[in-house]
Amino acid sequence: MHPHRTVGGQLSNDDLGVMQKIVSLCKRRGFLFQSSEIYGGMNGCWDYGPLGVELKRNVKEAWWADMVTHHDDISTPEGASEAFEMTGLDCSILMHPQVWKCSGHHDLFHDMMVDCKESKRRYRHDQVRGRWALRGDDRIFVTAVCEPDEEHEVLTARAQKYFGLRAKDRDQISWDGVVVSLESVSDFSEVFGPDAKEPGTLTEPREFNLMFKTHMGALLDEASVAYLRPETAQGIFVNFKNVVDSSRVRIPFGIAQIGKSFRNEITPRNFTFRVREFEQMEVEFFCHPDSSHHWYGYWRDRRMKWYQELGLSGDNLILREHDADELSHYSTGTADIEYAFPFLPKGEFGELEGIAHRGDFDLRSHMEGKLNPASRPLEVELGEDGKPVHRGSGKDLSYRDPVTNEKYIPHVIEPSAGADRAALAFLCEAYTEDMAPDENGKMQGRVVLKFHPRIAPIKAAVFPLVKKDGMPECAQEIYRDLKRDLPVFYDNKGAVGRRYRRMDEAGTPYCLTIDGQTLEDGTVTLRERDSMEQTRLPVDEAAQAIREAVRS
RNA sequence: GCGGGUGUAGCUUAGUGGUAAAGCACCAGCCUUCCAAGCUGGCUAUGUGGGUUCGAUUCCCAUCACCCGCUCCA
Repeated sequence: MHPHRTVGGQLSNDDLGVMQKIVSLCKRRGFLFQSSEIYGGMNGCWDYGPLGVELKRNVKEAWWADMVTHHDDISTPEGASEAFEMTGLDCSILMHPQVWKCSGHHDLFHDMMVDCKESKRRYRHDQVRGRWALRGDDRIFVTAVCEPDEEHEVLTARAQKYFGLRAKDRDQISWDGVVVSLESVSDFSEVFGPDAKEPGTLTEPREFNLMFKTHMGALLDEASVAYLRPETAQGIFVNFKNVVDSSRVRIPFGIAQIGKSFRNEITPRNFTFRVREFEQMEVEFFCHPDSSHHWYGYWRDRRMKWYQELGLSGDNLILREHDADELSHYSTGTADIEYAFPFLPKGEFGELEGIAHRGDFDLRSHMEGKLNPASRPLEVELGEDGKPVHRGSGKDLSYRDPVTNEKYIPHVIEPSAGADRAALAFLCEAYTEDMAPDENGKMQGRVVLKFHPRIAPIKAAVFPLVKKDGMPECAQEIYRDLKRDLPVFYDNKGAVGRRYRRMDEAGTPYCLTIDGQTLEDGTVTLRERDSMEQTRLPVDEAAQAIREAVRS
């Protein structure tokens, strides 16, 4: 999950300004607040206000409806080779610690890091490699972080630099032992850092724990350590057998889950884009290995279309296939759906969703023990004692096809979306400044959030044109009726034009205005947010038009 | 984690070692028959904690948060 630099670029003042305006609007209108603000805030945490919670709920509900509840499992969807089932799950955030060992998160997220006090660089402790170099009585552990094939050359150059030798005098350097990890060195004063000018600039290794650690039970000891999940996906994998055994689903099928996840990001940044507590919307789609490539393409295209249909239809949204060198060894394809957030420099995109072909890595890891992702074919990662580094569950997570009787471990396609990032992208895309006439016909600036009606926090507002002659009573009646199945808002304060503008800023797609004529013939004016056009029609038709727009 | 910047009302800004200013927004009322700015009145602020000082929003230190650049981002 990282902004992808396609064209290096600077953030223009314009973009900065737009983002600041969006952040400001979010606070002013109640979309997003800094977490714990009255106590000075909490780094990387944000709260959704009254409008924000509706927006995010709508994003999640649209996703759940489109992926699960509205999914047609009888006919073959467009672009798919056959019909398939979709089902849901809601796992606990706290899971058995072994889950994270076998998933790979434990090893990947527990890095010992060393910092260079001089170059201000930070290195993975185990990735800094070096060799003891000698010249006369002078002995130093020279280090480098580089590709293995250039290791000797780089280390020699570093040793030469340390000893202050010319290139032709390189043969004065002698080596003590082979190239080893920095982990084998205890006295860092004898270490010449990869980018340092003098020895002894590296700090003692410090643990970077990207998973949130907690304790199960009141007793705080090592045996009680548990982790807040860093992703929702593993809950699906460890429940694969439960779902198959309990729901009569047949492969191919998908399991969807929406839920909070936690990562101790080193640098939370960019509003709600990179945060420590976030919400994911993930599908694990299980299929036969022979058709996995087809399903990967299907999900990649389908997920792209989902964002487009909800309003991210322009050039700000891209689908980016990972290059071969970006792929995990076991993956035959990964694509990111990325959005050109205004806080990113021109030409850069931030990830909204990753669609990954994960092969059988996850299910096999939970069966056999953590697989070595670099092995091919995949093999269980073994420690120096020849035993698995992390033992699996030992449970059989393979699938027996009830028709062909074939038994196999399914392959998995994983479309993994960020709910907060999607909400933020919709917010950024919706933010528009245009001009609108005031009561004298003079053009004035207008701020409008052009949300798709489906995700707009408020679907419609109901206004009495003026606060007299029975209009409020009539409007309230209409309001109460609409409120039974639509999130609507009633307002009778001030000039009607001002009320329209307030609703524009909240992204409300429709306003119904009740005037004198309503009392006579039951018609209202329906005012559309983006065009500001007004149509007079019977109240039932107006309500129906709103419902249809919200359903579309 | 490093470096730079910022922090005054809900928002946008002003200003000062000695009573903190304004616009917008908001609230109450009046006026208003379709696109913000008519009238009257009202509410609300120096991120937090120390220090210097008779007195600190201003100067200093620390801390927190946000922004920018590194770093990190399975």
